[in-house]
Amino acid sequence: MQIKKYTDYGLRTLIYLATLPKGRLATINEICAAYEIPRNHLNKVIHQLGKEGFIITRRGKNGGFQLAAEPAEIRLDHVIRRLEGDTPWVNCHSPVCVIEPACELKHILAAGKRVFYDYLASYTLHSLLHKRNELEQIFSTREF
Amino acid sequence: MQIKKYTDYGLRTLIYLATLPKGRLATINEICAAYEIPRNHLNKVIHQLGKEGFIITRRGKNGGFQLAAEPAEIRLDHVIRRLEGDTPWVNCHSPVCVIEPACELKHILAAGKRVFYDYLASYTLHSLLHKRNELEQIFSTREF
DNA sequence: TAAGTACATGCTTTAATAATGCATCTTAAT
DNA sequence: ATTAAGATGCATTATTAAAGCATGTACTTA
Ligand code: SF4
Ligand code: SF4
Repeated sequence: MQIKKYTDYGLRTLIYLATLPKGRLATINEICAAYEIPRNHLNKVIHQLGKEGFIITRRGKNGGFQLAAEPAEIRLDHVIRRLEGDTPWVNCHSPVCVIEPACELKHILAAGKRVFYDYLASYTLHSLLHKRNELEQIFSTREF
Repeated sequence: MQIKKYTDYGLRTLIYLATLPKGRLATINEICAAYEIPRNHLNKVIHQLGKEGFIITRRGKNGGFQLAAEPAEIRLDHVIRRLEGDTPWVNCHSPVCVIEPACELKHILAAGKRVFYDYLASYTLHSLLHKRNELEQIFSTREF
């Protein structure tokens, strides 16, 4: 019961982008240097962030990516649902559970999952920037 | 992002026990036959359920286990927290995350986790017995 | 228009963890 | 004693996430 690094890397990317001046593009190399995370994995995350419309990517020389919307418009539940994958939190098939037709548990867990995401829906990328100055300072000591 | 089979097996065990007449002991073999799940894994689950005080186990011939309390007294959040392990839903260490001191995200996720378990706290084992008759029928067609 | 740089895409390999298997011990009833 | 039950610890397998690698495609700029 833990979100994937994949998902966290995506959130870290959004946080990084949010600290940049508007219009400024970041690159994959820049992000994985800042966070000391592997380029190959981040590569896939960035790609999905683009597909899902959270960032705008640009190929080629001087390419990179930036936020596709204001931080306050990017909801955490949306981001996490997409990156994490929105499957049930209990697997009642494969293999099939014999009490499935009579089981209330799966409905309760599904409702719990909804409650979790509903809570996250009250936060946006903007909510993650309270310590923006500290974040910028951390990043500034890592770039060159 | 999914609960372990281990946890689900524990919940299934409690459901099974709740359908039995009070005082009647069940055995590991009985449960794994009913659900068609491996004995070795269930073994560990049962053991923990006993350690945590959800069931009372008895060794030796004619041994087995039964619920340690009324179904309405056994809260789902307690059971799942214990069986699932109550660690944070995001791992900010190992490897260490460079923005950890300035990061709000982990607090939000921790709060989301609390919201999830708070929701589960409104349900008990009793809540899982609405279709008790169906459950008993399913089990009765599997024992011998 | 050639060279270079950045994301896109697909496949492979490794690492981490859950799930399962197995052997043996301990306890209790008969 | 024998038998049947859970307790305990270690080994193995299966699943999934994470990371690596190779190459393709788009775009910029000299
Ligand atoms: S017990 Fe309920 S929740 Fe668990 S696998 Fe069976 S049907 Fe799904
Ligand atoms: S970004 Fe925040 S939540 Fe994610 S690993 Fe770093 S400190 Fe933890």
